[in-house]
Amino acid sequence: MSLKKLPLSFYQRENVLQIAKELMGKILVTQWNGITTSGRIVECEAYAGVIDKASHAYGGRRTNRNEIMYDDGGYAYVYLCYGIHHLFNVVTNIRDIPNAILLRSLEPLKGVPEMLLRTGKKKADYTLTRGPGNLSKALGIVTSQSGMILSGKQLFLADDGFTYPAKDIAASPRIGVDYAGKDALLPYRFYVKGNPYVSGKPK
DNA sequence: GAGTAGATCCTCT
DNA sequence: GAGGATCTACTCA
Repeated sequence: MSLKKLPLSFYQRENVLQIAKELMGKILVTQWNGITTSGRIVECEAYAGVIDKASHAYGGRRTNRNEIMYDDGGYAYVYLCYGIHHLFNVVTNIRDIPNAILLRSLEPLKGVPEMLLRTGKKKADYTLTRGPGNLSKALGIVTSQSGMILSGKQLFLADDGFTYPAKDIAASPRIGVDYAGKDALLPYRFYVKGNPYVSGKPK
């Protein structure tokens, strides 16, 4: 199967929910120091910028940390949460519209032994790339990679022609954003039904 | 098996 | 100086 990098025009569209849905089944690839790791996206969450309380850019908040969200779509936004976990986001939409998509879970494809090394796990189980913290760790993503363009050699999203049937894609409220009030209830999380790598409780 | 607390540090107020 | 887009382990049942 052949991998095709997603064009920047894929990210630079208005409807972040639509993009999030289309990301399902796509492949995230990192290549650091000649080592390739990749995985298929099976879970992600959309953050709808200034109108979304759960977003870092809610109400037009603009700081050094989230500056990249205000740039063109197609950049990586990585930040540290709880002092421990690196969270990987894809910036979408056009300049000055700070939308982003948090990748929550992958199904590992390439470089599993490398992921085991990075995460300190002995064997590949479902926790390897389940949840945003683990995902970033397994792929070697850290905050210094925030702001990287997603069409480069080291970090990009790709399409190998595989798609999940629409009936296998489900939407639900997002996870871990209870502080966001009623915005926490928005069905902005998308995942592949029945996939063991999806985080949270199975329904 | 379910529920809860602790880890741990950067960023913004 | 407080709190967070999380994960894990440990308690208790």
